[in-house]
Amino acid sequence: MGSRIKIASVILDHYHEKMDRFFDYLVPEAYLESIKPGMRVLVPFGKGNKTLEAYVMKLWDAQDTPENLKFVHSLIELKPVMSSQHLKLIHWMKKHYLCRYVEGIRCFVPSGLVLKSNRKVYYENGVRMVREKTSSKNTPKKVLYASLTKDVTSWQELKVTMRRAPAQLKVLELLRERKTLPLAELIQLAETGRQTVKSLEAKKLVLIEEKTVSRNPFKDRPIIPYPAPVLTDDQIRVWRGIKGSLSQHPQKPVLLHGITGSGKTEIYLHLIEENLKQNKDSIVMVPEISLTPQMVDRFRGRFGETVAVLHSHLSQGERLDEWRKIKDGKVKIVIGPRSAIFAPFQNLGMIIIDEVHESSYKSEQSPRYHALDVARARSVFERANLMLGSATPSVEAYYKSLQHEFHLETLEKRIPGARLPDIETVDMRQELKSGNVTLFSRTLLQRIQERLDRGEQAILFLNRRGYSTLVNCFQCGNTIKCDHCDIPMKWHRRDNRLKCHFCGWEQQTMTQCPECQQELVYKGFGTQKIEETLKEYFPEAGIMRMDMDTTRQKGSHEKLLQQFGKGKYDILIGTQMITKGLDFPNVTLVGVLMADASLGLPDFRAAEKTFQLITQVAGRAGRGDVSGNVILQTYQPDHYAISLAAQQQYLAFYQEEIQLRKTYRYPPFNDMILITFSGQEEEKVKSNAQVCYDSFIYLLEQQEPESSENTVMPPVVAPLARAEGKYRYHLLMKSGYVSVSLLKKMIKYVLIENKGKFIDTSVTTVIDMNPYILL
DNA sequence: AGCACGCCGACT
DNA sequence: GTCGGCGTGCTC
Repeated sequence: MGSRIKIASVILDHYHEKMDRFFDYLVPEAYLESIKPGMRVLVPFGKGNKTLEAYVMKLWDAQDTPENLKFVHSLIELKPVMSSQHLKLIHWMKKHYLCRYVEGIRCFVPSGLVLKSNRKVYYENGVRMVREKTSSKNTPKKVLYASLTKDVTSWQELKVTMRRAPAQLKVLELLRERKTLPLAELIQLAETGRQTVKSLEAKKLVLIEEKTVSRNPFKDRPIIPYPAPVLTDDQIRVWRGIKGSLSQHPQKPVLLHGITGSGKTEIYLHLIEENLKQNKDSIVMVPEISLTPQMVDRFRGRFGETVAVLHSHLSQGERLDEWRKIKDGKVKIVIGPRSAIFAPFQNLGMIIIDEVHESSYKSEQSPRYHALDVARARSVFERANLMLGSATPSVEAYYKSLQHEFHLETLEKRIPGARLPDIETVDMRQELKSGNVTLFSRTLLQRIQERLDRGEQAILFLNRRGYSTLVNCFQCGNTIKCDHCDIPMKWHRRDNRLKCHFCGWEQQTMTQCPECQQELVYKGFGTQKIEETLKEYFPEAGIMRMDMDTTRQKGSHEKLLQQFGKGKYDILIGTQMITKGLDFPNVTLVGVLMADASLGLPDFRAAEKTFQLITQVAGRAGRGDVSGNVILQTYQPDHYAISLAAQQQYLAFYQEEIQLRKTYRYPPFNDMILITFSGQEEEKVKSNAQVCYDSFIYLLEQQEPESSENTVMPPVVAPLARAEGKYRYHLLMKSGYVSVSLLKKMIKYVLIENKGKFIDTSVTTVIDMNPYILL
């Protein structure tokens, strides 16, 4: 053994919560120079020395030979998959979200890279044998390409010598014209077989070589150059403000508050251009990439092939290809959803989060991170700039900018040619009083008719899906619920079945109430019902419906939007998904059918979400030369979220809302942690939640006797009491009286370090730091 | 999570 | 005696 004793502390790729700690291995002499932190290695583990994949987290020198250490088996590849800064972020995530190391690592390492362990067990002379074969399933896609060799010089000569081989000549002509072609395509174009090209290869006239190609998901989408327009005065003012802020130290994140249509994207493009000039990489995050194709086109139009687009519909292989392109420095800009924050750039200079208030930036799977928090940490570790944009900043973000934690810039004007729409509120209670029981106010119908007459388009927005929502018994008030999830079943008219939208359980429709045998009433309304009613009102109008049901197929979303954009339809009816990024100049009317629907949600962000939603939808009207109308139908016209959204008074709304947040101790003033307990046996789940609660109270009593009641809420049945056959209980904690770090310390002690002691192993616990969904 | 060890009860 | 049930504890 050599004189240097190097130890690698690794995290094993699979395994249990209890395995989520460093395991130390000796580094073999052969790897002393080549092993680096962030590398993937194979290590022997356990009694059977099973070969496992592991990540090198730390390398250190030991003073004397430690006992009982095994050797690292081998390196998986020559380069680390994570930089030391990426490892820092993983440590931060574990600390901040109380997640496991592997969960953080898996954010950075695409699952396609993880080796598939092929374990074959067989018997030889009655002895159990295990053969292990590790192989990566996802090698880059390779395609054969053909091109002319240097031997091809004189075409006149060739035409003579090849006169008895017309097929080969045709191949050569094609290659002369196109330089290089994929072999398959060449064969097809030349209308010949593989042999023709093979003979040419034998004659050394054609070169066939393997090329790795990217399974580019945007290959069929052309890049249309998008030159930089002249900035407006408003944009220039903001641009100068941002640049001034970015040149300061220490660096503050910038919040750009700009109403829809004020030209935020152009500011992003300018920032990235500056960043590119310094040869640095950029991450651009958008809420849902499939809803913002126009934005992607603009980035690709400006920066061409240096842009990688991470799409939520990418296959594992495609995702891996994009990851490799980023890692190998082949692209400098990444556009993607929240997971794009883990793009493996080494030289990150800029992170942009567009529409930063959107809830899609919050992950609902472990680790339940928020891309903004991760971006802030990453921007510090990697000294990158952070830029946030929103038309309706979250009150959290706006509060931070007023506290000078963020630098605030505001774009106040829409770019020329786009005016703010007139927003009209319709009190649906008045409609009811005057005998109109439909979903359409007389004002709205009249406005729709106007558009039809003028050949303009309208968008109607409803935050529901399916024909009918609930199935109610008129007599006893019973609602048909899912046997597994305890949430109401929804009637789907198309196949006349009841479906649970949470777990997918289906059952036949019934005519009688199972409780009282009376006849059931199928009522409620969704986009489908609206479509039908609308057809009755406007039989000649072209109506398009966009919701989960009509856009299930891959790519159908864009297809439908394109058709609407081309003017094939007069009215677009849709759910949530139509609120974002659409830019149709001919749309001059937007109707919000139940503006207050989202106010009823059991969520402290309900008002904020409603305000944001109305603002977003309203932004869809009047983006062309004609000014638009927005009709807000509501039963609560006086609610501050509705009335201030109608007046587009962001600041006034913020001031109302921030007061409530302070009074009720919600973010940004206090942090919340939600723990969900779930399991097969309800009693066990319930008692475990109670034990956890009692432990927290006991621990708090020791620390801060006054705080306990104001910090931990007693466990409650989760609003979604049963999901997928499991019972669920909630335990909510709020910081304020005690620090978040104390709360985390308690959770770590009760739920993680002593798992199995306080909490039964049959009960799963999920920790959600500052949750978005309280269901 | 796996896997081994170990401590009990019911069988050839 | 010994085979096998599963509870407990360790894995660098």
